[in-house]
Amino acid sequence: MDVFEAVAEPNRRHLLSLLAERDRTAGELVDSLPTLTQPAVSRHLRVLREVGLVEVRPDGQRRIYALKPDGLQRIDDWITPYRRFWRDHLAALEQHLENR
Amino acid sequence: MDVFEAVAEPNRRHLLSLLAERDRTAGELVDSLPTLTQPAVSRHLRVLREVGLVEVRPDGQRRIYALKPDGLQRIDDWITPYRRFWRDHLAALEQHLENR
DNA sequence: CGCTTATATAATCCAGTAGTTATACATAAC
DNA sequence: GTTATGTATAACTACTGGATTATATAAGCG
Repeated sequence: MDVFEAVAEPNRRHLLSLLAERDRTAGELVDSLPTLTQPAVSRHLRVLREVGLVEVRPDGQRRIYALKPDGLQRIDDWITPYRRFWRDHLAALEQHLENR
Repeated sequence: MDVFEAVAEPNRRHLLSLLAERDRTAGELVDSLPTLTQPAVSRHLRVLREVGLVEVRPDGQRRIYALKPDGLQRIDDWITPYRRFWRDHLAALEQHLENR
């Protein structure tokens, strides 16, 4: 699984947003997704780990998950050339509105 | 299917990159993905259409596909808050290197 | 009008993913 | 040491997505 597939899953995006606020233990994350069972969340975390979006450090019997800084950069790099398209489009639209 | 799932598929990202260069007919796109059959490409194009990443205009019996300017903006909007993370990380790294 | 070309849809198959329950494994606590 | 807690893995199931072949639809062309 690559980083694109990883973030395609809504629950995983939710996990990322929680970790963007602050580091959390696996248990806290499980509690934050009440529609899923503990093993389900654990597997999602494993996926996020494997594609480099999060990292774990042990704290006794807990596992503390943290967002990995540059994990999403691959997606950002990919999107960069396309950004030009909607920027140009927006510029053209403004131009159009100005000239009315 | 949402835009995240749409771009999670490598062949669809390939199609988008081709359309970023210039508009193309369905047939040209089919020829550009020799590992896939014509119906397979057609379905990918349908997906890209349905999530608003491309648009089609008929030209006689041909269909001309074009990148839709703002289709990827939803992904860009999503990634924006995270961008802060690797920017901060990079800044901290530079700081560290300076102070050596 | 047939016949070909361009594209989309239908039917079907297979593989992979996300979910579940059950269980293993470690650390903590008594 | 036994029990409880926190987390991960195993085994299994169900669904979905991407592929294929066959077919439909529609526009060019002789």
